Amino acid sequence: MRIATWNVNSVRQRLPHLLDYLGKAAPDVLCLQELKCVDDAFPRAEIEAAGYRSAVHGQKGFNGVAILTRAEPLEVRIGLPGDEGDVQSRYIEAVMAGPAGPVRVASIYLPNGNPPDTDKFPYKLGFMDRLIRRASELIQAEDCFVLAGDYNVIPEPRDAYDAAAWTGDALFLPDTRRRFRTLLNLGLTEAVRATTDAAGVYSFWDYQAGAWQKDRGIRIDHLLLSPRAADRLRSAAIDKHVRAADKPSDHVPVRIDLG
DNA sequence: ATGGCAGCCCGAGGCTGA
Repeated sequence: MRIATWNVNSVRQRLPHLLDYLGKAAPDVLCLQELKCVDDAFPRAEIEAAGYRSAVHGQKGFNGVAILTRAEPLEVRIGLPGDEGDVQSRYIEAVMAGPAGPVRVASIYLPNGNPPDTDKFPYKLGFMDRLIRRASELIQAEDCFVLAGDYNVIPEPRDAYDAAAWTGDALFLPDTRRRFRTLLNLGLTEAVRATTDAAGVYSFWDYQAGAWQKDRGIRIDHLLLSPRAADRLRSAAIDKHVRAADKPSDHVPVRIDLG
């Protein structure tokens, strides 16, 4: 089973790239973030013509997450437990049938949290606390699951071109990274780091300052695997070439293959 | 040279993102 995650930075702007990716990478499950549209504006028909169903949690103008699947999900769940009253669309889960039993997949758009001296930062940390609780529940239930998405977390210095430049940024502050480690310490495996120790492996390059041309990126899109999913991990890859397209997203897809 | 972008909104520049 191939599972990918991609922050598309507007699904309507990125529709040609998205359809191209579905055709070429042929994921069984594709988690999307930053749809930037309401459910009714989601290009469901075009995606269906490409052979995929869409579970969508949209929002006007900002945020928005979806899970595209070849097969019909056994179950879809919108929102993180505990975020009732939160108007931001940042979390959706789908449970897929698989040869080795069901796999639960979450598409996550974790808040950016900048500037850190505003209420945006505690909102980010609160979201992470709810995500930790959800992951903990699923671990205890011994689910096979993958938490995929734009975490807006630079886990370690080697995950940034210039880590010093990120000191004090919500993506790299100790409170943020501590919670990311708490998540891992539940027993989750970060897929890319399970397959390479290399520095300079990025999933995001800013539109500004020629960041792409200079390969000044950061790695903030992650797939976290439960123990049962990690046992089945065959490979992980970042589709860096996607960033070189015309009018690209500032993020590229990250994908895994489970046996 | 230390800045350089790209979406959204219901229509222009302000907000947001990372």
